[in-house]
Amino acid sequence: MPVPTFLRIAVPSPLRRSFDYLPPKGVDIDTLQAGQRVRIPFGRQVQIGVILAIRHESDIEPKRLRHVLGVLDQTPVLTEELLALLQWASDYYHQPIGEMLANALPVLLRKGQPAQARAEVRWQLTASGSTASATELQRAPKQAALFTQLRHAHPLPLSAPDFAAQHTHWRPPLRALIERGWVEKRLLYGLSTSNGTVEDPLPVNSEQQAAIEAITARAGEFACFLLDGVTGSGKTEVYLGVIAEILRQGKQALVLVPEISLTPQTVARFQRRFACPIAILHSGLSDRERLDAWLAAAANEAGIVIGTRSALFTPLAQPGVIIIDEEHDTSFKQQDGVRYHARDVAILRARRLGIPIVLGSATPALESLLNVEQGRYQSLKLSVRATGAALPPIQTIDLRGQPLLHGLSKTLTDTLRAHLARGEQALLFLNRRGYAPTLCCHDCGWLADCPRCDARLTFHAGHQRLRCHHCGTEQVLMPSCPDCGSTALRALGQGTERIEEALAEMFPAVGVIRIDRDSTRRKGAMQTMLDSIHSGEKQLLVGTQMLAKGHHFPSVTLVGILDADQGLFGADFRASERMAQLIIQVAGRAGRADKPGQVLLQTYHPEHPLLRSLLTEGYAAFAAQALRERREAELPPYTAMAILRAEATDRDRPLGFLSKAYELASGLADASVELLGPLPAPMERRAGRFRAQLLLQAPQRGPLQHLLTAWLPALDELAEGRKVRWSIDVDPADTL
DNA sequence: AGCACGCCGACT
DNA sequence: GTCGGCGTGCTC
Repeated sequence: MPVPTFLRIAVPSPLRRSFDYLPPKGVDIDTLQAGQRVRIPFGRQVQIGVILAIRHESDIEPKRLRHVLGVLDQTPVLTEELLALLQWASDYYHQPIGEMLANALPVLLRKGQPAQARAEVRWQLTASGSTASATELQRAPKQAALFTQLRHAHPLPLSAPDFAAQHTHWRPPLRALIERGWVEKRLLYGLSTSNGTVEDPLPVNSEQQAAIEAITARAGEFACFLLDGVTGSGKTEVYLGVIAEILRQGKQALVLVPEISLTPQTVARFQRRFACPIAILHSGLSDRERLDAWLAAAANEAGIVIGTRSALFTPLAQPGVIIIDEEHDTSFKQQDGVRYHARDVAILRARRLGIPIVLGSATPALESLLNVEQGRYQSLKLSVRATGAALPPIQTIDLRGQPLLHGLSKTLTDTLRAHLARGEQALLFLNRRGYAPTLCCHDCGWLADCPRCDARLTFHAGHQRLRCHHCGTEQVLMPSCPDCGSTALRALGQGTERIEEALAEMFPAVGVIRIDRDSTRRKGAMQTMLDSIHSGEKQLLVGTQMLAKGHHFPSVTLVGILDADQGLFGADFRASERMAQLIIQVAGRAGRADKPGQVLLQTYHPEHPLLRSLLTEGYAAFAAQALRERREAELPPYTAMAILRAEATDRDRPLGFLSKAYELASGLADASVELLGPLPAPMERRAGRFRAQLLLQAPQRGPLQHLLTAWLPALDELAEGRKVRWSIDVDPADTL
């Protein structure tokens, strides 16, 4: 009598459970393994699921069980290691296992494509082609046009669609260019390789050396390091030193970076230093490239994997080290769909793999600092800037009672003028894009409200439009007030566009560049603007937080922070932490050894204690004080937190659902779990939906997790939950 | 989430 | 008389 076999399968659906199936007919049961993809009948459709486990019992009555239709993989696409990690993340964050797995798989695997690399054909200029001149092709205009296109892209290779977008019948002239020896075919497997020249490491100082040694000394075992290095102290050089040693041992490095810092420059720096193939997982990749890179990492063909949040779940054949750059960055927390924190899951992955993990930041998250204090992470400090330049002091400008011109105080304008007169560059930071955050009727007081959100529309002068930054609604600027007909419409407040305009007027000779999401939307626009700063062509730089991250401007000697106050009084308990991080990051953009920078910060609250400790004693002192406040207020990282959010087009439904949820929870909860709410969200209406939330807090994770485990299945049964969109967020990044 | 079934209004 | 509105229920 053979033992019956059942397959526990994760199905990509929002259902918070897995499903049991019978093995496929005519397939040897011994070939089945957890982590393989299968085609399954699910309801009335066919889905692609993943085998979680092979079992010999099932809770489901036999006649309801259906057969798996087919097995897609000979070897599992998800290793035991990743499967267990994803299962853990699904349990901890209380996200459906099917969605968790689907989120971790490359799109093509999710769609059922075979897990096989397929080279993409591209073409690039050869060495002789890159020095050739188009004038030789005067009698072959089509070849000349292709050649020009390739030269603009050089050294990046172009694909068939790239040519097809600009030319018809491009294959014959391309073949002619290949015969000429100017162009060659390249097969890309989602990997980028160095062009052969490998640079020597930069000289490192004693702190950097000590950090590299401390980390590599623990190679092959779990250890978590917080690399706490001031801006410009050369954290990347430490990463590179560690990776070099890991590669020498024949192992792989996984590097996670915030989306915004995955620039061609970052990538180029890795490529220049290592001869090994590097898998780069960024948002611009095609599904094919992403799959090929993923497979390359799994097959140990890539020594280094660099990517954003989602790269965390890349399979690694020989894992050696994980590095999280800018570990405080909030983009590591996935906010929509499956919610998880890539940094925190990465730490667990390193622990399970038994390898070291490095968290790097100039402004560590308070969570990480507390972990250092409690001995869970080892702190490695880099206190000296590699360039030798001192970190510029930050001076405050008290705005109280001061006249402002376009949001600029006289002190700031005068200092700016002096720096510009000396031929130096300056950077002004304002975390608000558009021309003005509000449009107001001067006669009747009407304000341009978003029709779908509890928010004002932002006026964008460049497009003569009003845009909502919360839902994307757009309107053309009206000629007169919709309420009273007056034409006296005024832009209230300052945005980057308006500052740019004002500066161009005040300093007509110097050239102003604005960097924000609007001005850099066009591909390549960012690079062009950065070039004009680096070349010295433009002297003045205005922008949002895009400026604060990654880029360094050595010739900038003055940084102006126009409005430090939005962060100090934000509705979220992490607002001040974010603001402090932003201030330090912006301030660190400026200066070099021979030209020390100066930082001016405008505020109406120069006496604010957190701001004072940040400015007079630095980030560490700020963090220590902020942590004391968090402990007193019983907030994370001293407590565990989760938020149940709900939204609906109907105003009362979210609150109605949450009230029922509250009742259920108070019946289940341990006395240590505190329930706060339900309350309308700080911006109750967004994109036409009313939002509310219920906050859960506990001094320990255990009781909170325990409650969530019992509570969520009960919420699934709640009739009130069917008419609202609800989600659970464990360790929320913000309470908004 | 999909995708069905199911029971009440404006149309060829 | 039907086509189709989206409320309700189910997926091993």
